[in-house]
Amino acid sequence: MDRNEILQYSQTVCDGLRDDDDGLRRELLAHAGNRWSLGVIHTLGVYGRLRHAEIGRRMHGVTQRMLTRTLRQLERDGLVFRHDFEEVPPRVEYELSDTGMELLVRMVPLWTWIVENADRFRQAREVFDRQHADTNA
Amino acid sequence: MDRNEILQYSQTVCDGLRDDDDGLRRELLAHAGNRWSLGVIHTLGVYGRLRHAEIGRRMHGVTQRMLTRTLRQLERDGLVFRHDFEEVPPRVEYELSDTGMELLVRMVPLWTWIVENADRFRQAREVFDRQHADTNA
DNA sequence: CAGTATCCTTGCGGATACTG
DNA sequence: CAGTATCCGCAAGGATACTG
Repeated sequence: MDRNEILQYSQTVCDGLRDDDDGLRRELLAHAGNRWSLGVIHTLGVYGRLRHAEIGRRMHGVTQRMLTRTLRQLERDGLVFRHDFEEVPPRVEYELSDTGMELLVRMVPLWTWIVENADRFRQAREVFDRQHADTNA
Repeated sequence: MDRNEILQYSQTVCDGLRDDDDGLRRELLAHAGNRWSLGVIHTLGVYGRLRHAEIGRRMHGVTQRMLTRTLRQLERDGLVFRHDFEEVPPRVEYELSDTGMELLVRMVPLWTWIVENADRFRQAREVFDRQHADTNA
C-alpha cells in the first residue's frame, strides 16, 4: 500500500464522513475508543460467550455500572448479542456478533502498531514537554 | 487472516496494554479518535504542508481554539511537525510526520469499514431503540 | 495570522447503595 | 446475579473576545 493508495482511501473515507455521518463516526469511534469497549470486545472474542460477571472478572477495574453501560452501547450498535435466559436468579450471556468480530479485525492492526511504537510516542512527548518547559522557564 | 490469527493478535495487544500502557492506549486513541484529529491528519496527508488557517478552511466547523489544541496534541505525539517561520505577521506551517503517516495507514481500513457499514449500524440502532421504546411503553 | 484567555455546557467515568 | 438510581469530579468541546 503506497502513499497514493493511502491518500485515495483516506480521501474516500473523509468524503464519506461529511456532516450527517459525523455523528455516526464519532459514536462508533467513541465506542471503539471507550474506556472499556475494546477490552470487552477482545474478551468476548477470545472466550466466546460469557456472563456479565465473567466479563467483569476478566477485566480489572471495571465497575458494574460501566460494564453494563459498555455492553448496552455495543449491543445497540449490533457488535454484541445479549442472551437473556430470564431465569431467577438472572442469567445473561453476551457474545460477539459477526459485526463485532469484523470490527475487532480492523482494530487489531491499529492497536498492535500503537503498542509496538509506544516508546516512540513516549519519547516524542518527553522531548516536546521538555522544550515546552524551557519556553516557560 | 482467520479467526485464530485475529485472536492471537488481539491477545498480544491486550496483554501489552495492562496497567501502565492503559494511559498510553487511551491517550493515543483519544488523539486518533478526537473530534478533529483524524480530519487534520487526513488533510495534511492529502495536501502536504499547510498553514494553520488553510487547515481550518478545509475542515468545516472547527474553531481556532480546537484546531490549535488538536495540532498541539498531534505535535506532542510526534504525528505532526510544526514549522514556525517566526515572521510578522506570523507564518506557521504544519506537516504530517512519518509516524503520522503510519498512523493514517493503520486508521484508514478501520474508517473505511465503518463508513461502508454505516447503514448496518443505523439499522441495528433503530431496531434496538424501537425494542427499548416498547419496553418502556 | 496564529494563538491565548475566559466562561460555559455536556457527558464520561467512577463510587455507593439499592432491587427483582 | 444482573441491573438501576443517585451523586460527584473532571475534562472535552464550543463560543467569544482579545493580543503580538
